[in-house]
Amino acid sequence: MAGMVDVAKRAGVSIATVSRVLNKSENVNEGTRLKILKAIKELKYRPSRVAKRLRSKDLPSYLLGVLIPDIQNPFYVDVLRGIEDIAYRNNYAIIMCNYGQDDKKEIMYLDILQAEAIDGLIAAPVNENDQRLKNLIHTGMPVVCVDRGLSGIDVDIVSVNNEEGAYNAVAYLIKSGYKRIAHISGLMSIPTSVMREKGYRRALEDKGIYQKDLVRYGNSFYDSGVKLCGELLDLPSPPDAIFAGNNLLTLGALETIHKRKKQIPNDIAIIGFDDMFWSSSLNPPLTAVRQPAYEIGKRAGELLIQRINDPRRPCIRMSMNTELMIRNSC
Amino acid sequence: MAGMVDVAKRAGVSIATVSRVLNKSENVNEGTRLKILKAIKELKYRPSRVAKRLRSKDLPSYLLGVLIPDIQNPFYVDVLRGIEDIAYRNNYAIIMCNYGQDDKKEIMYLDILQAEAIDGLIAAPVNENDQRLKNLIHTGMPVVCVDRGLSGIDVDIVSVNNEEGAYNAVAYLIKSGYKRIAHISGLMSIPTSVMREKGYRRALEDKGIYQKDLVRYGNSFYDSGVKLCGELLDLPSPPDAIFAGNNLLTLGALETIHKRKKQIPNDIAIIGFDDMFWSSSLNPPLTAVRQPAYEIGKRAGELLIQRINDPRRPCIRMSMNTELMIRNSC
DNA sequence: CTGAAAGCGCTAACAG
DNA sequence: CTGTTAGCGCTTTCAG
Repeated sequence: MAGMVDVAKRAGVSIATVSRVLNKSENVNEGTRLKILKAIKELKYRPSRVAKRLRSKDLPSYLLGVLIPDIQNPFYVDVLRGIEDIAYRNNYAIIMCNYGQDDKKEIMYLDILQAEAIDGLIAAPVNENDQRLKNLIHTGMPVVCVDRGLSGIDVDIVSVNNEEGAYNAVAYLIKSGYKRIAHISGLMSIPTSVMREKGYRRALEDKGIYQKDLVRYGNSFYDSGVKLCGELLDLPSPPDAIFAGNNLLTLGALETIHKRKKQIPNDIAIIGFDDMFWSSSLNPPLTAVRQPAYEIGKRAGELLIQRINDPRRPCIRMSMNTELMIRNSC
Repeated sequence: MAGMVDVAKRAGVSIATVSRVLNKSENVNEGTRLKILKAIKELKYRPSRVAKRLRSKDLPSYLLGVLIPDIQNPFYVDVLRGIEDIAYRNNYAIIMCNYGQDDKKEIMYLDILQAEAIDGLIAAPVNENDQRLKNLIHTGMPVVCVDRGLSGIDVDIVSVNNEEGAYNAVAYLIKSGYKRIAHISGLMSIPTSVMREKGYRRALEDKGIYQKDLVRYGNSFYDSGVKLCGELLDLPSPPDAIFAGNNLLTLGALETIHKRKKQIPNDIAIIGFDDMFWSSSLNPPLTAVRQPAYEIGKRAGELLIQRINDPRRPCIRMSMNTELMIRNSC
């Protein structure tokens, strides 16, 4: 790879001048600029971001970290798309860290991100007390949280009104005449899970029909949905509707329902938290609480870039609304 | 951020010695090593990968690029997961480049990857003649292609036997008694699309029942599936089965089928290329050609790391088999 | 076993 | 308008 010296030599100037045209400084004679540009072309020269970054720590690295728990979850891929769009528009590249709730992995990734001197990080912490993330923030690293916050620390957050979304979903179920409404919940150590369960419970309690044996707790993955839905269906008097805590759980529950040849919504109704772009491809099309995942990613990206440019801007907590996508599963 | 000098100062040694313990060199007195380790702890020192990389170009950067066309396609997220797993095990982080068939984006990403001095790249080129990618390879950058190759250039490839997978799927449809088997194809500029269409056609021609008005071409996205499936259903004598060219097309087709209240498989059967972990959640559960996407990613990751460590190893073309996942949609 | 010193490729004063 | 030069944080001879 040709370096700046090669270009300078070829153009018959000093490296400083080369640097100047590269950085679009005004004070360069048009003739020399052209010569240099020509040399750059001929040598296929590309400036090394590594050297640049080393030299000036105040200059951006144009590298962003994204720390997400599960890239297999369509919600996160939409968030990621939103982030990526904004990143691209601002010339940032993304280091993707899919840490799958694995501590060692998170440690390694956080380490790398720091060592790479990224400009900022977007993170979806699985738990509010993630000390490593907090440390990173104390370090001065620009961070914005997505989906969930971090307790006891001021940080930009873009999330969704989980409780209200859940409440509305369950209220809709009630209004539609369902009486025994079950809930398949994700891990209760995850803030969103507890908010959703809270909304679910409040809707039911408002009508005085909450029954705690109708809620099942698992992790946040597909298998959990399969299994917990099975348990619910096996009950002496099974539920007539299910509110699933996230899209993986919904999908898992659907597998079980279809396997047992239950008709939706006649035998069992279902409503999911998290919409997917192919929810209409399900049979029947799924009624779901839509989180504006792509938008969340976009906003988070914007917030992060703002913060990078102005580290002292006060923290913003952004809460977006969910939307009940009414289709035919209940 | 504390630097090596700070550590050296604190431990009362020179930076050279600090570097030695960091790089696990043998020749360090146990006492000094301990002192240094202690200083590192106390100062929370983290070596800068940037400086390291700048210094020695022969040392790995532990950064891999992944260039994929569409992260919204579940196939690619599985590939990505496979890559990520291998990367993680080998201490590599990933710069994710989702270029969505956008030329400008590809240019920018390729630029960044080079400028970041990544160790290697895994790419799924949308077309076989991607000159930029070829140039990158000529540059000496370790690259492995996934899903599709690059014409006229020797490069590691891990792909799938698309033609055979398609053939088997259609043969299965024929064996099941379907007579008018349609095909919704992705962009014909993408090599995989042409291979799949070829398999489809061959299976039909083998039985002498190929009808070219039953194949519809679009791009490779959801909307295309929705639309083309609609066209097919509108035919004076519509097909009795559909073979969809990828999972987005399948999902799109399903939306249309459900919207029109057609029963699967009685009114119309469907078989998709690409399985998804939630194919069983569909109603009826979808019969699909499974590509071992995660495995593909893994193998690609392994191949890349091999190549990084031994740039002169001869190129390997790996073709993996598809598997027909028979469920209830046909 | 340890230290001094020379860069890696680039930016940013500082001179001219 | 342009060149000289001092580092950024680290690895790596080369001497001790």
